[in-house]
Parts: sequence; structure tokens; C-alpha cells
Amino acid sequence: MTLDLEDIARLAGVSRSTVSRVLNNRPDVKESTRQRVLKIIEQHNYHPNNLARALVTQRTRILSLVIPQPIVDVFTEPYNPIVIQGVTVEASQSDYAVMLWMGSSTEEEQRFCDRILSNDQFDGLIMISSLADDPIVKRLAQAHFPFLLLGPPPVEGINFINTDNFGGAREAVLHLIDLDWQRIGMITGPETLLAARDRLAGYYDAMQAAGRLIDPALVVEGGYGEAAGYQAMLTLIDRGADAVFVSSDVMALGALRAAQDSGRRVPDDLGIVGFDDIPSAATSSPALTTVHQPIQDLGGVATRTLINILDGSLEEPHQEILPTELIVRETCGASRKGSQH
Amino acid sequence: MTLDLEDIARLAGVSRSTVSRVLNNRPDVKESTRQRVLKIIEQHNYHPNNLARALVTQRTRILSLVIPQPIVDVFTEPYNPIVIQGVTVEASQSDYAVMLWMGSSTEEEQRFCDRILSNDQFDGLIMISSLADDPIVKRLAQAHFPFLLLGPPPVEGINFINTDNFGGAREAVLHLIDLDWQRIGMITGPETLLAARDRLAGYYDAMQAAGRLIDPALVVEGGYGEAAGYQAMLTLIDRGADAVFVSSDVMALGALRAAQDSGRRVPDDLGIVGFDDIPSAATSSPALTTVHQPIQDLGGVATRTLINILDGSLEEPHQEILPTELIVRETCGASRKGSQH
DNA sequence: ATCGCTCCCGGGAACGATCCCGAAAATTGA
DNA sequence: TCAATTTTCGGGATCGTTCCCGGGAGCGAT
Repeated sequence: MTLDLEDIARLAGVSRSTVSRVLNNRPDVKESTRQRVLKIIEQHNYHPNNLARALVTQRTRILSLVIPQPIVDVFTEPYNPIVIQGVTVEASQSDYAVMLWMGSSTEEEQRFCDRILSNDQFDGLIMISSLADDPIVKRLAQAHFPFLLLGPPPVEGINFINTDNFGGAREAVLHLIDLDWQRIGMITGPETLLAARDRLAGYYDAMQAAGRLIDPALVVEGGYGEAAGYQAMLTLIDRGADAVFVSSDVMALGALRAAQDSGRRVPDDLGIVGFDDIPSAATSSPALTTVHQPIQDLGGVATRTLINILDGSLEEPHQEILPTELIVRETCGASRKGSQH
Repeated sequence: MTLDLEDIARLAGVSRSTVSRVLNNRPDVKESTRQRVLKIIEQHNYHPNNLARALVTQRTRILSLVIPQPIVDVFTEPYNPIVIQGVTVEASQSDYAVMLWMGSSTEEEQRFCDRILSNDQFDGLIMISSLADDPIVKRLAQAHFPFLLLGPPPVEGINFINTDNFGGAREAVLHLIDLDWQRIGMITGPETLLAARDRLAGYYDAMQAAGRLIDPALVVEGGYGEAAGYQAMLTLIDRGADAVFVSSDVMALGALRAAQDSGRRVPDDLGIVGFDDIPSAATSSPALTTVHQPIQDLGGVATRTLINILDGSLEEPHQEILPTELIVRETCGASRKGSQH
């Protein structure tokens, strides 16, 4: 039923090879025959078989996006879908297809890893980075499989695109310090997540830079999810924090709710700054001051970069950190403090 | 570098064919040689080349998930990521890979459609349903490409898995009626989205079943997103609604905020019921009464079903509607009205 | 012994493209 | 006009599997 390369060749009165040349528009074919072949192709709505093509060229024009287990857990956060969107859109612009893998268990991830290293199927992969000692990263690296991490790099010498978690956090905390909050705490993300670590480091750095004492009791691990933020905030209030930097907006929203539920007025009695700038950050009341990261671009840039690496037009390792931006809204108390002057 | 089927054969002292038989564990091979071959395979960590395999079997064990443009717009809603998760997890359990396509423009979707009908690449596809007259659905159907819709079917005779949008909406509105709200309005989703239409139909049906008059002024199109819900609620308050069924939780949350901003107490002055049961519905204050849909399963069931269809173990068209469940929380006023008795 | 049957196994062809190499055709220059 | 180039084209080999078909080994029955 479906047409062959040879069928087209016969119909156009040329050889298989010539049709192939036209398909890959190589220069060494006379313009008139090229047109003739193209017309036949058009007429019969012929599409070359990607499988056969890939079998000989060893390139599938497929790249895969893997979202490891720990990230899947926080998957309802709007971060991942947007990244995915960025990746697929950019990929299909370069005529690449995207295969998606989500870890559901570590065992499952092992199996997946085997599949990667079996070497066919796709040309390269983007993985959302997470753990410090990710075994997959290790295996990929030593197998020299072309890949790129989206997020903080767990080891040296590998390709990655990251957002400036450290710098963003630092700026956020500095902002709270500027506004003259006294006991500034932090709700961190899961300790195993690299991004969470970097944000925590940013907090420390800002505090130190401002000569503030760091009270370990004011740093509590929230984990992820609205409820975790809620709980963490309760302890923080209990321990006398008057402002808190939260490692993610989702948790920050939980923290905000906790503050309100326990009778604190935000931002009058309590300052809050989040991280991510998810859509609902703008519509909470009061609206959440937060660190914006260019999630939109993140996936796109990563994809573009990976493709360039695959083309050989970019030398490895390629490492890039995209800037963040502090979005000042209401919860930090900027307006209040500002008006005091 | 990478090993051949023939290499393994040589090492095991058998023929190519026998190794192939072992690989596909066919019965006609002596147990002792099977073991011998398996050991060699294990030792050399051999994996068969999927491309070559697919080329001859005409099956790639890849299925693709397409999320069309209109859905991408509402992509930040937690619905889609969860569906994706369901699909990928279920797929990899059956040793299928998932390819992901997201429409960014209609032109882009055309190109994608060509790619589908070029017939290699993947075995079947799942598409999140959206528009009433989706051209892609039409082309897929008449090309007899194996596919399944996730959501309401735009035409007859095709495979789909859907949630009971109509029934869920009906139950929600009936609940508001039970609670004796008088002027019950609705904020609908985009009129082009089939799911939104069904929910609207459920509203009408419930109202009629209860013998209520329908005031067209109390049905307003909200579109999607928190802000849309906010705006729509303002008009509805203006027009004297005292309760409203909202087509999605995200909009319902916006509606709630609008109600509170304009001085209404929920649920004392105003009842609200949403649809979806997204995580933040449980944590809003007051907590949102809403219609739960089994998003979790939706993707999984769809995948399972598609795979069965591909295996030929399920006859087409397969059509299935998963039930919803009304989750009564606070915004509907159930507790208040209940305590009046 | 021979036949027939089942159980295992081997090798050729095919899947649908690309790549390489050599030859035919067109072009150039003297 | 003819050799030397350059351009254009054709066919065989190849990628790594599966499928089909046929043949040998082993065994019981005649």
C-alpha cells in the first residue's frame, strides 16, 4: 500500500539513489529531474520511512525528556508542564520529536536507563535535574551519551541549563533585609533537591553579607506542596520569625494561609517572599512577592542547546545560567515599609 | 562497537534465527540452548535494535500523546500534567514509549498530522479532545489510524475515554438546588471546548429537572484562568446571582476571590461549586465544594485501552465514561444550611 | 531398515532507506 | 573532432532485525 522509494523512482523514471538525493536535497542532481521527482512525490503524497532512514543513518531525530521520580512528586506544580511545553515546541521547530519518560519508581528508572544505553531509539536527552548523586547521570556520563541537565549540575563537566537559584534567593532575602525585617526565616524545599539547596545557600549568603546572625531554628525543611508550607509556617511563627523566604510559591501560598489562619496580618506583622512566580502568586491576597524564573524559556533553550550539541556545532560541556528577577508585590511589605518613610 | 544479533549467535554457537527466537521467547528452541544464548546475551549486555526490529515488524511500540492548541492554553491547570503522568506510567508498564506533541499553532498541527499519516514512527495515539470540529480527528478517522480520544467525542463511532462532565455538573447544580439557593448562575468554560459544553448542559438539565426557571443572564462565559473567573463572578454578582456553579476549579477560585473582594461572605451570602477537584480546592478558605474527576486514572485507562486496541484484544469503537464524585466542602453552604434544620 | 512425525535449527529474503563507487552523459578546451 | 573534466545518475552493499521455508536429528512404529 504505502509507497516505496523505489516506486517513486520507477514513476519518475529515475533510480532509487536519485530520489534519495532529491529527498535529502543534495546538490548533485539536475534541476529538471529534481523537479520531476518532486512532482511525483507530491502527487503521491510520499513520505520517507523514518525507521529505515534512522537504521542506516544512526540518527532518529528523536530526543527524549526524562523527569525523574523526585520531580514527578512535585509534578502538579506548574513548573514542569511549562518546561515540557518549551521543549516540545522548540523541538518540533527543528523537526525533532520528543519522547517523554517519567520515573514512577527507581526500579523503573533502571529499566529506562538500560533502554537509553541500548543506543538506538533517540539521539540525545534532556533530564530535569534533581538529586545530588543521581545514578542515571553517572551512567549517562560514563557511557558518553549526549545529554543535558535542566537544573543544577550534580557533578562537574556536564552540560546544563539552570536558573540562578542562588542569586535569586539571595536577592529575595536581601530584599527582606532591606525592608528591615528582623527575624528572617526560611522554609526550604526537600534537602535532596539540588535547586532547594542552592536557594538555601542563597539565603545564607544574603544573611551573612548583611551581617545578620543566622538562627538555625528559623530554617525549617518544608518539603513540597501547599500543606508542607502551611505546617512549616506554623513552626516558624512559633519560633518567632517575623519574615520568611519560602523555597517555592506553592509552599509560600501555604505559608500565607497558615499566617492568616493564626491571626497574623501579612505583610503588616509578617513578610513573605516566594520563588517561581507561578500564576496564582499574582492573584493571592495579598499578592505574593516572589522570584521570577524564566521557566518558559528554560525548556526551549535546553532543547536548542542539545540539538546544537548533537549537530556538533557546540562544544561541550555547555553550561548556562539564566537570570531570575525579583517581582515585588505585597507580601514582602515593600509598600508598607516604603510608606513609612 | 555495539553487538549484533549475529555476533551473539556466533558467540553462542548458534544461528541468528535461534537468537531471535530466544529474544522473542518463542517455544521452538531447546531449553539448554535457550539458556546458553541467554547467558551470552546477559554477559555482553546485548539489547536488540528497536529500529531494525520495528522496520520489519511494522510496530514501534511507541505511542504518542497529542495535546492540541486549545488545551495547551489551559496547560498550567493541573489537569494535563496528571494525565500525562498517567499515560507515561501505564505505557512503560507495557513496555511502550510515549511521544509527546503539543500544538503551538494550527499550522504546526497540520505538519504533525502529516507526520502521523506517514504511518511509521508510532503505533497509535491518544489525543486530548477539545474542539467540536477538530480537523485532526477527522483526518485520523478517515485514514483509519488507531487512536483514542481523552475527553468528549466530537463525532460518532470513535474510541474515547471521558469523564462524566454532564452528570457531574448536573449533580453539582442539583446539590445547590437542594441547599435551597434561589438564583443559581453558572460560569462556563470556553464555548469551543466540548467538556465545557457538557458541563453547561448538565447545568441546564439540573435546573429543568428541578423546575427552575433559567435566566440566560445568569450564565456567563468565563473562558479559563483565575482572572476570567474573577471577572465573570463580578458580573454575576451584579446580576443578582446568589449561587454559582463554575466550570473549573481554577475559575472557581477566582470567583471566590471576586466574591470576597466585593464584600460577599461565602457561603453565607453566596454559594460556589467548582469542577475538577484540583489540589488547591481543598486548601482555599473557605474550602471549595467541587466535582472530583479521576484525572489520575484517566490517562492510565486511556493508555491501557489503546494498547488493547492495538493488540486487537478489544473491539472498536471502545467508549467509556468514568464517573465523577461530588466533594462537599464549605463553599456550597452545606454546613450552614444543614444546621438551619 | 525404512517411514513418518515432531522437535530444533540454519540460511536466504525482506523491511526501506543511505552510502559508496563507478559509469554514462554533458560540458569544456585545444 | 576528440580527449579531459565535470556533472549527473545507477546499482550493489549495508543497517539489524524478523519471517519463511526447508532440512537434519531423534524417536517410535511398521
